[in-house]
Amino acid sequence: MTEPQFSTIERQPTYRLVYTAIQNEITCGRLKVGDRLPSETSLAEQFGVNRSTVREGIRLLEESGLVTRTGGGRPRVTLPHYLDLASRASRALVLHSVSFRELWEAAVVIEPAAAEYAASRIDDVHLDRLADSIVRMEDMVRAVEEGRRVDTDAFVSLDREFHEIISDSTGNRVLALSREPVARLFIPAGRVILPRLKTHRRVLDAHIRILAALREHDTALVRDWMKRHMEDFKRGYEATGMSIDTPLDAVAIGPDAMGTG
Amino acid sequence: MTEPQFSTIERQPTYRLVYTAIQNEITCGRLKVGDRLPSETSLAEQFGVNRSTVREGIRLLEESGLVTRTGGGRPRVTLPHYLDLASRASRALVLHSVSFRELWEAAVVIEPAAAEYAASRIDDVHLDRLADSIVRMEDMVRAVEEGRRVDTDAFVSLDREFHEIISDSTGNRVLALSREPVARLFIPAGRVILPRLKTHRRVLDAHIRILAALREHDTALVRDWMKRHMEDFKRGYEATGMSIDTPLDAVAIGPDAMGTG
DNA sequence: AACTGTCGTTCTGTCGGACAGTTTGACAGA
DNA sequence: TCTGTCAAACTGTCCGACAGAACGACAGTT
Repeated sequence: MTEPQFSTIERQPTYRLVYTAIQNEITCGRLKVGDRLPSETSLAEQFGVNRSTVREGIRLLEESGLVTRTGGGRPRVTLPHYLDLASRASRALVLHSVSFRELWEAAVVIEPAAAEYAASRIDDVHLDRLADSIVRMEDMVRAVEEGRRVDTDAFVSLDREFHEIISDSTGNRVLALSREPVARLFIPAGRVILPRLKTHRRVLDAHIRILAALREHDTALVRDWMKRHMEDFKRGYEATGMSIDTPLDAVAIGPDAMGTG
Repeated sequence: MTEPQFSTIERQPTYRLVYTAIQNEITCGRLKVGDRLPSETSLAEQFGVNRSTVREGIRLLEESGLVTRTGGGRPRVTLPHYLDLASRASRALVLHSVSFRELWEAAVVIEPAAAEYAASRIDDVHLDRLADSIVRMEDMVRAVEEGRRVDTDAFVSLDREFHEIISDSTGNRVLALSREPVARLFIPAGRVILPRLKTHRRVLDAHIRILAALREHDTALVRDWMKRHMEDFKRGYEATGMSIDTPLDAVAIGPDAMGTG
């Protein structure tokens, strides 16, 4: 029973060593963002390995977001951006069969907080962008109310855009990173709710009130409206008859929220 | 000026097509978690491409966390886990030079919220684990107060463990995912503060109070203490003389918070 | 001066083949 | 039930090769 606990001995394959080596060059700043990676042949010579091995290492870098190939050309060193990370995060969450409840609980915490931070800092540029987003949404709502068919996806994107602008105007990238995967998973939920319940007007009204409060820099009010907005969303989800405890289904969600990069 | 806007035409290289093809098999459930991937030769035949190409595709899968090679053997299908994603997220944040302020602002939102959710759901198992964590921390605090040298890293890990257990007992994986990168970046900050200010006792006291409130399932009280605990942390950081607006430095942070997988 | 076409170089993407070392799985022995 | 043996299958790594694309320089055109 009391067998001595050996830590698993790890033999890293060469391509992985190449990966970490180059990665270190980047995180230590010797390879700067925007630089092009040395040619594969040159790297192969420097490391004393075969070019194929180098390539496999570069694929790891590529997927980790530290390197991007510019349209088939030589790869450049880049900073992994939120979007890439978030798409993978949301994919992971779906694969782990998280429920709408988990998703919503996170959102009802993060989203009002972001809005509150935004209220104290938002500038005119962002306010204008929000106003613009609302104008476009108004058009769509009117269309819906006149019985015309509107593109649900477009409406959802508009909703997402509004929240994104708010998140952006917090100037807080850590919070933005936390928020992003949640926001992505809300998309498919919105796609289900809107066409069934025609909640377009409610969404628009909430946005209008939030913007008004943001203009006043009234942190408490902004927070409050955003929270209501989120609670509304949950009520909508429940009203469709779906249980909030069933896992979000990968099939229903589709590829765009999962994003492959 | 009004040139027609063409969307950039994307030609995916073959290895990337292989990647998405296999990825789809996984997300659609045709390749289940725990399954071994077909052999590279077999995949090469099925796709009608060379084995090298398949390998590069597999490297992408590997780094995306959908596939893990079990100690040099045949790779298995796995679910990407929070840890892997979080390490990449925190690395990205550091590379983007986020400030302690951004980090803290996110933490002061997420951490108390997690604690609040935990308060209403935590079970005896988690309560015991928290108690155990506190006992061990008590030992270390006593050691510090007796002037003995203690391992700062060990103390920080213990702190982290406490918060991790709380996060775990929320049963909310979305929130856990949002929390994780933030928690990771707090590690280096803690490593700086503790040895300079000897705040060990304060940390311990906060944990004790939080646990007591959790035992009572007093959501408001838990939330409150956790918030104070976070504010304390910020005060500590400021007391070291460091500006909360200077970017967290990759060098000072070291590799363990960045994690390479 | 700014745009367009040409051309040679360099490098990536893909392919084929090859081989050592390991892991796997089955089978026999204690 | 545990241990030792063995062949097959497969991964990790290497070598060599070639088409097509991007790059950069340079000349030609308006």
